[in-house]
Amino acid sequence: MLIGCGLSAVPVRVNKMLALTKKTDYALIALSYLAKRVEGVMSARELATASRVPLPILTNILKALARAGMVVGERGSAGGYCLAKPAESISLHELITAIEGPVHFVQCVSAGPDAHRNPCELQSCCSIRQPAHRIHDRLKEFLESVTLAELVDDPTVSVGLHLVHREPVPLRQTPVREFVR
Amino acid sequence: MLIGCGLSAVPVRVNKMLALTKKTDYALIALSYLAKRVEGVMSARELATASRVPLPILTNILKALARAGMVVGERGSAGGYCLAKPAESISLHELITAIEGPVHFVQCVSAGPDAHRNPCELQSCCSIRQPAHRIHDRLKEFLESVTLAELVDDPTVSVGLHLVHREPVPLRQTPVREFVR
DNA sequence: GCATATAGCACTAAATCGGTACTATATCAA
DNA sequence: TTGATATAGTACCGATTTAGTGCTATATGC
Repeated sequence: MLIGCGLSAVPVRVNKMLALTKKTDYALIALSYLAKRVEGVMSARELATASRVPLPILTNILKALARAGMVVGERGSAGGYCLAKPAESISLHELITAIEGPVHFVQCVSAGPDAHRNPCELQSCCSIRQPAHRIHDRLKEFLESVTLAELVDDPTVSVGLHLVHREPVPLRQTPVREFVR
Repeated sequence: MLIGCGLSAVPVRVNKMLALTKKTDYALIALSYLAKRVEGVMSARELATASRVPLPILTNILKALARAGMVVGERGSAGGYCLAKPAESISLHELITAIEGPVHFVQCVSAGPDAHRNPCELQSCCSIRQPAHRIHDRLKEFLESVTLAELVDDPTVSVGLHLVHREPVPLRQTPVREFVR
């Protein structure tokens, strides 16, 4: 979100601050399949047939995930993809950043560690800057608290919609291969 | 998010499940100005000059907010807008729903109270359906927990970026006019 | 009755997204 | 060495969506 910081004379580059689109959706599905795979790699083709995500799109997404360091791709005839780290360490925030771009709630928050040195020009008339920063932090915290492990954690019981509310269930440690490389 | 539910043969209508765009940004700014105005109404023109949001766009946004029941518009030469309810009761979730459309994390969650009667066709192969529902609920909860009051709550002290972390500060009750009508 | 305000459309130009295609490179096996 | 198969990277296009504009109707106050 720009929150009054994008109203200056100079045109702003960032229009979208947070989005969950089909792409992120596909990515989550692919990651969930990789998380369930306890050993070895899974090729994009395998993943596509298993998840029913169109192969060409899936390959693009996997490339992006690899670039972001969330999965590791191995080339060659026996190649494929596997998670680059345990599912507990892969957050929704990381995924959105990789697929959709960096998450902003306020634009002033965005660029690098010295962003506070270069706040928006409209600071004087942007009276909600500070609270917006706090909300941004809360949003980021939330997105970081949602992990892939949580998504793969399948109850397998209680198919009905009674609100079991199994919130405090400790996250199961998914068996993960060694991350050599 | 569709989470595997949009891969059936029939084309899916919903591509975007959550977005924060410039429009929501503008809306938040406008709402914050209205929240600070303790009495009377504020015309779109006034709001535009104060917030420096382009007037034509602002009018569109205010109309949408009025339709959603978040602000009340009064016509006539002395007309204008005011909040339809206390700032504490206006959540980010409500705002996003009004401006961007309904928030989905899973599509199965969406349509009405009997949505559980009509789950996605791919349920059998959509193994992350249940966890996705839980995450959807958490996301909704979070967005509902962020209120306009929080955004207007101006520290006015400590302009620097030291992390005061005034999280547990009780929300100040903004003085609100009577909501006759 | 006139000025001014919101309400509700319908419309356009530009940005974005979903999806495709092509080339380069790495690995394994015959 | 060669061929098959896999990922890596990037450029591209069509369809959708978004930001922004314009017009008409209606309500209010002087």
